[in-house]
Amino acid sequence: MIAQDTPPASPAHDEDTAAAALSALGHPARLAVFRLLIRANPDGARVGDIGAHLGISGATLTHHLSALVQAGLVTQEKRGREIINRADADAMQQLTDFLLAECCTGLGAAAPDTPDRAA
Amino acid sequence: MIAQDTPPASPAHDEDTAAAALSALGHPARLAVFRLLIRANPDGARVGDIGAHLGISGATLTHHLSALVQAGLVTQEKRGREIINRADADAMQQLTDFLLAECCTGLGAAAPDTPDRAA
DNA sequence: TTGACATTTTTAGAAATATAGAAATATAAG
DNA sequence: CTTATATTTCTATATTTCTAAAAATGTCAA
Repeated sequence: MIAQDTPPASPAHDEDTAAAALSALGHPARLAVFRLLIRANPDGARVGDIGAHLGISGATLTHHLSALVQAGLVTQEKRGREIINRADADAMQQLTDFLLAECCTGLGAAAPDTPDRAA
Repeated sequence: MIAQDTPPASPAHDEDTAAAALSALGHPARLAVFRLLIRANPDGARVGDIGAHLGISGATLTHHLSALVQAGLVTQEKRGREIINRADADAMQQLTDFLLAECCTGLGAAAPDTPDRAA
């Protein structure tokens, strides 16, 4: 039934949701799956193809995909007896925006040495 | 000794390194710490202050900070008996770039996709 | 210097959670 | 019914997480 327990809206609304999304990506196999799907956009890829490409067994892959879907980073579309998986680049973008949201507002970033700071 | 086992260079050189960085952020407490430090830039924050703000005990916080440092997302500077922690926004930026690297290159998603779709 | 105090880290261990894959189970197509 | 695709159980193993207690480390005052 194409795992859909949680509103797959955006993974960056609050810290817990963002942490869950990051945790989902924080595993080599899942990160590899996600990046493969990013490259496979917008066509997507079938579960079997992903497994063949990355050398991950079916059951294990289902677990990982389910984690990515629950985190709102991957969407699934059922086509007959196959399932097409697609990376949600938009969700990913929102997540990265969230991470640097209240940051130094720009590019120059902070020089690590602030020569003031009287003890 | 201000945890510095691993070259804190950039956390986005390869997939495993990126996964490690994402995994480091994929925990509510660590994500909260990181975002607090992002807001605290460029001054940074002491371990004790972080703990007081977030209600995390010292020992636990040390573990989390150590994970963030090892992932190259936070730097530490010893000042007397205190340790100033700073988020490395640059590293974070590299990581997010890596995540969407071969993506649809922006917004329109033109897709130079190779139809390698074979059985 | 010595001793009292403040800050952070290390250690050690239990509880909770994640991971991987075999086998069994859906579900769809022919 | 048979095959192809994907998911669910279930189990063993490994990792993560948290906390308390002890240990480092640095500061300050006498």
